[in-house]
Amino acid sequence: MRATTGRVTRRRARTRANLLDAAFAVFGAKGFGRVSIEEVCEAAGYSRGAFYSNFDSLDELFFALYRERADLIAEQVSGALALDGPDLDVPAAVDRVTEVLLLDRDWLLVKTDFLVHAARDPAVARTLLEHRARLRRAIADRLAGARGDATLPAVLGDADGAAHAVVAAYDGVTTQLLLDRDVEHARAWLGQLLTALLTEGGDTT
Amino acid sequence: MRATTGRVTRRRARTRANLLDAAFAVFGAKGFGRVSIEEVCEAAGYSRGAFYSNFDSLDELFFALYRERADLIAEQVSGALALDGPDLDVPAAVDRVTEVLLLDRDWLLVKTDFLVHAARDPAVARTLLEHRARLRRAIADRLAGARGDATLPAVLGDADGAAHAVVAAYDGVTTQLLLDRDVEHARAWLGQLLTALLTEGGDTT
DNA sequence: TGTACATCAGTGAACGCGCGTTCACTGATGTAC
DNA sequence: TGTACATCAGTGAACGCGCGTTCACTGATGTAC
Repeated sequence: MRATTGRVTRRRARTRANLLDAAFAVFGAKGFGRVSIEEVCEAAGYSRGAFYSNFDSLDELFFALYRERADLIAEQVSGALALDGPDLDVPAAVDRVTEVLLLDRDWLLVKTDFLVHAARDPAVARTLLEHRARLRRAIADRLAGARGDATLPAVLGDADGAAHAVVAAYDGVTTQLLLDRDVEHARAWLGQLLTALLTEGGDTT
Repeated sequence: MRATTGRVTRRRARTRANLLDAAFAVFGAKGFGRVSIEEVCEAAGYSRGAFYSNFDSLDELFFALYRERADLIAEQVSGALALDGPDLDVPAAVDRVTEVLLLDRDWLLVKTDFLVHAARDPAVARTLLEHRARLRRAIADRLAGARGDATLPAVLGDADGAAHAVVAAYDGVTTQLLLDRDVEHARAWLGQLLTALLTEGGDTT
């Protein structure tokens, strides 16, 4: 990577994007630990020099890749939550959100690779925790704003507690999905869990 | 690894165990993807030849390591579930189980490494799914045997559904724990989620 | 219990490959006139 | 809009290291008497 200079030529931006896209595919297919710089370059159609012109290390590329995609997902989730009017239609919102969250297997794989990476590096963990906190905040705000905490099951505590539980359910279902590859089942199940968590008594329709 | 021959000398068994123990520590510390055969041997105090005398590849060692530890955990969970008499004391059992499941950070790390490995290899995934199924069965049997499904929240379906939810909660809490390293919080939270899941209305004491 | 022998388990040197990293070079891109 | 020039971005050959893998050898272990 270059030292400073704000200017970035189009060519450079394109190359960087191509490398990131190729890396996403390769990481998804083989896992971060089994991928070489060489493979990423080959998949993207560049020489290794191009890689070093844009990144310092595979780790750095991986980190950039995660940030980019995580921001994308966060936006989509926010979008899915905002669709109703001021009154939140829980089952409908849950459907839309599970749709977004479980859409892309490669993303789940890369995200999990990133988790094991972050679990061993506190600085990286902080970034991931912040991203998760952003997601939770969006959820908690939507829950609290739309109807107050009154109708949430008492065990979860406030909207914040409910948001934590939502994320935990998502993580748990993701684990199972990575193994059995049954997206339809995962989506239905996550929807059921979330609806149950968010509506007293667990309205299962 | 040798071809057949049932006989295993003590020396051989000891070496194998030493390699597995050292590998567990090294995998926990650095992650499967960042560990070389050389490092494992060095940590165990053997030459690389010793490794090849006992295993074909790091993958094979990793697999053996996972099986060994997973069986250990499964036994401990069964033990923790069986402690009460015929009447299951849910909160107490939940306490004992969360204790076992969240005890060892290295195990959580290795398990997650193994998950991303299994997620890309259907044959490996099958083994992991079977291990999870065994755990769920132990839980479901205990729930069903002790008191019937009557008192379980309806959303979860039968005891089997409840067991699925228990495992999902465990996986979800594990993810958060890997990032924030707050075992006490994770344990309390998992206990709360499980108690809520398993007792209608969610008895939080 | 001791000794002799056969087999086994682990040693460590040697080989070679994959790939990370560097760098002099060249074609691409952007800018000034 | 066109041309000339300067800078930039990516090339690809070269180097070398880490480490996977092999194998002839030797000390350890187990067995038979």
